[in-house]
Amino acid sequence: MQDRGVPHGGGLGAGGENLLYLTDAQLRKGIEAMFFAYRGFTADPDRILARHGYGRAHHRAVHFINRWPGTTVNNLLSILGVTKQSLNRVLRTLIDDGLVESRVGTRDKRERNLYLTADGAALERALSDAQRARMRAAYRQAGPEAVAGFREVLEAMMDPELRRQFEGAAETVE
Amino acid sequence: MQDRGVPHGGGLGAGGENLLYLTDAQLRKGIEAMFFAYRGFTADPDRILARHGYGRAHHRAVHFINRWPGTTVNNLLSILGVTKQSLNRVLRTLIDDGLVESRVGTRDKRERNLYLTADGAALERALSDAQRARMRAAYRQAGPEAVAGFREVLEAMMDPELRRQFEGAAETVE
DNA sequence: AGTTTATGTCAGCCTTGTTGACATTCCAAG
DNA sequence: CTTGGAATGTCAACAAGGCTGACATAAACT
Repeated sequence: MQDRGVPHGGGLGAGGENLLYLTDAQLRKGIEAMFFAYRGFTADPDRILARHGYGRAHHRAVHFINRWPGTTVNNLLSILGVTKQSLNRVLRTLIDDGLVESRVGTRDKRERNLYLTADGAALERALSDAQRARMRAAYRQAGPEAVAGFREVLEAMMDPELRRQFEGAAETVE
Repeated sequence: MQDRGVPHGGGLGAGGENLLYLTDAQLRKGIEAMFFAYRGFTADPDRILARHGYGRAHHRAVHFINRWPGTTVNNLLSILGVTKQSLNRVLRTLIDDGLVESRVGTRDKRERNLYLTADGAALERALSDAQRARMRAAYRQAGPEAVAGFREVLEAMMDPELRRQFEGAAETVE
């Protein structure tokens, strides 16, 4: 009843023993690794955010505003995949607290261009420093070849539209 | 001010050009890859859960009860990292809906041993089939070497206690 | 002039996390 | 046997952060 994708006996011609890693047990290990690793991945920022009275939603907003200064609300909505009401609540507190500045668009005055203030940039730096430190330690421990594989699997796991946004992000900087 | 971990000019003796992947930009790419990939990772189960009126908390509970049949509430608490009140609410609905069975412990009658019913196992299978399909596709696309690297980086990113639970899970099955 | 688009906002609902308080059950030490 | 502590369950209250729906406003487009 349960489709295992690849028979344990192997022998699909190309690959063979290389496909051992596609057994259910191996896939489940990958699933649990994602679960536990994501917890570690967010643990340090979560602690910093808690001290400021913020949550992950604030982190995501601050991250992507820092990433693309001057981005519009609609851009942010499509990146974050939430409703405008939900984003607006988070953005409202960040603006009121003086971490984010919202300027009326020059080309199109309906749009709001979002920027981090000095305080916002400071929080962003604290958060990303912590997260990069964790990522750097993991990268160091695993080595360059592992990192390349890590990135390949993650990219393959994204939804196609999200991958496009991710790759778009890449073009902008690299 | 910002510690980049490794100077761009390289020359730290061991490594050198291999450490390019530790620049801030590369680390940030890894961070965003985690963010977008986790969205993809949870997208399929989320859709299934929504049809049943459940959320991710139910998925996690069902997953780990399936993983360790007869586990106690306390075990589950430490794996999931939530409060007993929060878990209890989720568990309550799963038990009331007939997906989970809670048997009084034999050795220690204060404990409750948790098991999936036939319905619970069916939901678990639907969820994990979807998630495994996504993982399998990503693994196939990336190849075995990439998968090994993926797992290495993820394990290095976990908190030590979580890694112990993850490795414990490995022993149980493999 | 009328329509569409971008944004903001209000109200209400849900899930899932939290803390605190308290009851029950039962093992184990005195 | 009694008492202390551990494991569990439950009630209440609260908050973050998702969601939908409705509505307002201003600007741009046609």
